[in-house]
Formats: sequence, C-alpha cells, structure tokens
Amino acid sequence: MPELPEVEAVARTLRRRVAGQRVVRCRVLHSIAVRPQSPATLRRGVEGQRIEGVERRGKYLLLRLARGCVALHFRLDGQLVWFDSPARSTGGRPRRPARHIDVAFELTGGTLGFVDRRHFGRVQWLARAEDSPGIRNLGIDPLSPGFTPERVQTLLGKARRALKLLLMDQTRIAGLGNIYASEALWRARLDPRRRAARLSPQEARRLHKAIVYVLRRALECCLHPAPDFRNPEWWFSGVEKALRVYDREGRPCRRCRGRIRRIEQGGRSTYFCPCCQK
DNA sequence: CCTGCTACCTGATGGC
DNA sequence: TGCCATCAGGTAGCAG
Repeated sequence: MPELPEVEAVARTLRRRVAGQRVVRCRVLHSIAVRPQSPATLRRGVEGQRIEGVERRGKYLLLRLARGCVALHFRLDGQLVWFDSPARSTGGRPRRPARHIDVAFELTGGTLGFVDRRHFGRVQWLARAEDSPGIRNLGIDPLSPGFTPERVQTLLGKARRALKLLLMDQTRIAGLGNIYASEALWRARLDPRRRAARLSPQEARRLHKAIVYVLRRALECCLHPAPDFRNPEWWFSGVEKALRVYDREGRPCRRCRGRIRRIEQGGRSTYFCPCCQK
C-alpha cells in the first residue's frame, strides 16, 4: 500500500518521464476509478493539456496541467504502469502483464496507466488541488521544514485519541499510513495505545525524530531501486527492506527480543513490542 | 471541533 | 478438489 515514501519516489521518478508532455488522449476503461466524477469530466479536463509538473501532497500524486491538475490516490493497491508506445488493443499478443488498466493517459511519448484491481483508488481532474476536500484538509507534511518537534507537541496537545490513530489521521499529519505509523512508534519506543496528549515533551521529540527517520529511510529504499512502472513488484520492494515491526506478530523484537504483538486499533492491525514500547 | 463506526471492493486465505 | 465465508486496508460520509 503506497504511503508517503512510495508516492514521493513515484513523483520524483515520474516527473522526469512525463513533465513537458501533452496528454493526447485519455481513456477511462473502468469508470469506477473516477467516481464520483464522470469519465467525460476527466477526459475534457486533461485532453490536450500539457503536464507541467508532478508533485506529492500527502499520499496524493498530482499531475499539474496547464489548466488544473489530475489527482491520483492509490489507496491500497493502486499502481501506475507505463508503455513506451501507444498501447494496442487489437492484434499482437497482449504484453506480458495483461493487467487491466482503469485509466489510460496517452501522452506524446508513451502511455501512463492507472491500475487498481480492487477499485479503491481514484483519479480526478480538479480545477485546483484544493477543490478536493481530501487534499484541502491535509495536515502538515512530515518531510517539510515546518514539521518540527514543537509542531508535533502542538498536534499531540489536545488529542484524546490513541497515538497510532492520531498518526494515521491525514488531517493532522499527511502521509503516514498503517505501516509507517507502526514503524515510527516502534522506533520511538512508544506504546501505540498511549493517549496522544499524555506524551512528555521529551517523548514528543523522540516521536518527531522517529517519524522523520522512518520516512527518510523508507524513501531511500523506495529510490533504490528507483520506481519501475513496468514492474508491479517494485511497489512492494521498498517497504520490505524498511520494516522492523510491521507484520511480525509473534516474532522476536529486533531491539529487545521481546515478542511482537498485533492488536486492533480503529479496525486496523497495529504491531508493536510490549516489552520496549512504553 | 472531536471521535468512532461503516461502506466501499476484490484477491488471498482458511475451513470443511 | 472445490466451494464459501472471512479478512485486509485508506478514506468519505455519517452519527453522536
């Protein structure tokens, strides 16, 4: 599931590939991917437009156009694929991965496809990024200069929620998902069940440092190897190298040899070490 | 404003 | 072997 590091790596790599190209044509093959918009809205918004830039907002990927932008959200399983030549729908054997494509952007120099078999992900055209409530309401980006220990302290300040749930709230901190929230709390040696407002200033500083460390390290992993839009496996290769607790239920903690536990918070799995996370 | 719950969707998994 | 029920997970929308 792409979280901030994956989307950031994709943005940097895709930027070099598509910036300056024009969207010759847009095909919506599975209209569920553009809901609640209509395929026509997306097509009219993008066709003929030049892609001026690619950026990330939280877990959203934005294609900045001459007029407006396209916002893509991968949710759980969304991916991007790339074809150098215009995809051919007839003749010839299908290319190796005969994956279904939900939305295809035919550019001047190739085709960019949005793929999501589970159909949770979304692609929208927006006159301005802020027209999307999800984007407008995003909290601070943890890799931005404004993300300081003091800022973390303020965010924690009034929240009665469990720490893990706060970290995953996109309107507070933009970009942490289920995996890196667990990873950051492990790194900070903090129990995910703690009430956010109860952290000491010292613990808040530890949390800040852990979040930044975990995301930066994961981003490095996601950039080496760099995103390969022909290889669906890439989307998982970065995460695997970076994981210290996630999905390790019952196995020994890499720090204290305690037994990693899995609990449920807000209907999601949380992994932590009860022995060294207090 | 804050918090918590559910629907959305489908591949993978496990039980019988 | 095959079928069916269950589960995972990010976000929007709704309820309290």
